[in-house]
Amino acid sequence: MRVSKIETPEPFNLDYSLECGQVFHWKKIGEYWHGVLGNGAIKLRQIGEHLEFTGSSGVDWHDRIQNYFRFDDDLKSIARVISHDKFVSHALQKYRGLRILRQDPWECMLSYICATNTNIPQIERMLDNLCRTFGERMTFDAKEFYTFPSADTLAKASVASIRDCKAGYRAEFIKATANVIAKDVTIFDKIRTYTYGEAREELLRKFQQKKIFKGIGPKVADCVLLFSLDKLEALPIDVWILRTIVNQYARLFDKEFLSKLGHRGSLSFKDYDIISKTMRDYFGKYAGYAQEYIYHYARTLL
DNA sequence: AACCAGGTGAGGA
DNA sequence: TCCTCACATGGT
Repeated sequence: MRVSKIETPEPFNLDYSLECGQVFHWKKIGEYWHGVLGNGAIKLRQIGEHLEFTGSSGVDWHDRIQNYFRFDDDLKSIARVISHDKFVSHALQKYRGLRILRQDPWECMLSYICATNTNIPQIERMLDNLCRTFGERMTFDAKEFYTFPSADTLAKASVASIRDCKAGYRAEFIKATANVIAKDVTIFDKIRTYTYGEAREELLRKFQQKKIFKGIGPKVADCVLLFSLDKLEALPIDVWILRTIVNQYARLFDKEFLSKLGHRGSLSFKDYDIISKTMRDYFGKYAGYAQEYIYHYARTLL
C-alpha cells in the first residue's frame, strides 16, 4: 500500500470537484477524501498540482483517476466559452478547478433516482444504506468500504428490501430501472455515442405507452447525461438552478412566463424544455459546466 | 402543523 | 398534450 502521485491538469481542485453536489458517496476524513471507484477503495488528497493517493491493489489507479476526474477536459478552453456570462465568470474564479466528474452511468442513474424530492443528507443516507445492504464489503486502510450495488443485484432484490434502505416510494422505480439495465448491459455504451438530443430521447423514450426507465424524468436524465455520459451541454434544472435563473437570468425569458413559474411548485416537462433550450443556447456546448458552477455558487453563497 | 428537500408518475381535463 | 397532485422520509 504505497503512496502514489499523479500530476493534475491546470486548473484542478479536488475539494470543489467532490463537494459541489454532483456526487454523493465521498467522505472527507482529515485532509483525505475516501471513496470507492468501481471495485476499488481509495483515499486521496491534493498537494499543489499533484494528487497523492493510496488505493486497494489490483487497480490501474492512474488510468481510473484521470478518467474519473476528467483530466482530459481542457478546462481553460471550456471556461473561455462560458465566461461571457458575468455570473458564471465570477463563479469560475471563485471555484477555480472545479471539474465535472465522469461517473459510472449506472451509479449515477441510481443516485439521481434517489435524489428526487428529497435533500442531500437523505440522499447520502439512502445510497449508503443501499451500498451496505447490496454492495460488496471490503476493508482498506483499516476502514470499511462498500461497492455500489450492481443493477443485477438490485434486479434480484425485493422491493421491500430496497424500501428498507429508506428509499420510500422510489424503491419500485429503482427495481424497475435495475431490471432494464441488468437485461441490457451495453445500453450505456450505446447512448454514450449518441448526440445529446438522441441520448436524452433514448433515456426518456416511451415503450408502448410505458416508460422503460421508471423514476427518470428530464432532470434525472440530464444529470446522467452530464455526470456520466460525456454530454457536457446537458443542463440539469433543479430547484436551485431554477431559483438562480429567475433571479439572475430573468432577462432571457418572457416576463409572463417567469411569473407563471412563480406560483407553481415543480416544473412541467414543457417548461423544463423551454428553460433548458434557452440556457443551452445561451451558454453553448459546455452549458453543463456553467450549470455546475451556478449550482455550487447558489448552494454555498445565495 | 405545514412545508420543504437536486422531481416524477398516474390520472383526468 | 398539458396540468394537478400524491408520494416516503426526516428535518424545521
